[in-house]
Amino acid sequence: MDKVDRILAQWRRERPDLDVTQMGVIGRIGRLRSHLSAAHERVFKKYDLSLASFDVLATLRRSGPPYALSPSELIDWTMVTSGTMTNRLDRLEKAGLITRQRNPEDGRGFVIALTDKGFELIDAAVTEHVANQHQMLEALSAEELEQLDSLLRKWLAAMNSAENSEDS
Amino acid sequence: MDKVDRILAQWRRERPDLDVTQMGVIGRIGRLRSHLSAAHERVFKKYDLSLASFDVLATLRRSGPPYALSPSELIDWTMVTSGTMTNRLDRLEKAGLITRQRNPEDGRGFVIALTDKGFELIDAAVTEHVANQHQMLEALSAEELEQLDSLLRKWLAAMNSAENSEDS
DNA sequence: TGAATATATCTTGATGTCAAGATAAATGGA
DNA sequence: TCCATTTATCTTGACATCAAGATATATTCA
Repeated sequence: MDKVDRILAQWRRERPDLDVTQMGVIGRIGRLRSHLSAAHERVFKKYDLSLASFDVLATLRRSGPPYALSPSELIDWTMVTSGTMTNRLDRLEKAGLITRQRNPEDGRGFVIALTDKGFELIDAAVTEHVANQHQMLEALSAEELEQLDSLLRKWLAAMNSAENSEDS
Repeated sequence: MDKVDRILAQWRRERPDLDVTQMGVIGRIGRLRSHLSAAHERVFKKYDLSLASFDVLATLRRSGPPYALSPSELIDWTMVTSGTMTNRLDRLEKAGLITRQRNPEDGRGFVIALTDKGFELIDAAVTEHVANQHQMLEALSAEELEQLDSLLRKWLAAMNSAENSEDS
């Protein structure tokens, strides 16, 4: 009987006309996300990073040499708006972790690249980040992990296609 | 091969020394949460509510008669900081959805109560909210839903106890 | 009783986010 | 060629959130 269960019990008492079966799963996803973010941020802080800045640096790092992408490509990967990305890049540029140069092939665009300092920082941070993620999932066996991944993958695929069919 | 898989593939190419097995599950949790929040907000907007205000009103509503709690109790249920709760209550009070009166039994505290308008609004909103949640999980069978719930519950319990043992 | 401590809530300042609109450059057709 | 449209990015303004500190009241215990 965790907090989510108590919430469901309250709804069943107050609104017996509602079927709150799915609320449990959805509520647990949200609470898990909070815990995961908090745990992630504890590591990020050691490197003077936020989730926002880690997200950008990691995207550049894993894109491979020359560790450079356009703001638009970064927006696609990170799923934030252009205004948010501008703000993130401003901070990272000020911190000396990225450079922002006009794209010589497209006057509208920019090229965002990791500096040496940015590369070293994100490489160290991601190493600890991955170790941290291992710890977070210690409670589940390899089998359970795979089961969970497959269920989440199926659900996510369905949500993605619902989202897309909505646009039309 | 969804976006999360592509991220893992990039890391495996760039940092073959890291084992990113758990990153998939964690990444999918995050992406799912984004989708779920967006879908929730579409319903909330119809009632001129945000996730923040829905959260508070729903907590009051399901607490049962007299639909009144202290700010501290609301903080416990919603897991936000006191500053955030003050801000939420300010808006809800201005909108006429709650009242905020001094607690006659404890001069430091307040009693936050649903107004009639607040009660009617949250009752209508939660009905549609629950129907919306059913739709979001249509892709999974009852069996899969139960499996997923049980895995999430186990993981969440582990994260909760990790959190608590950290305090010491 | 009084002082020290704890509790409840609010205030302040910094971040981070989005939606909508502005600006500038590129592109596609007439 | 040149105008209309599209694309890439930045700007602005409104919120929401947190951490840290302020304030007022309660409680504890010497």
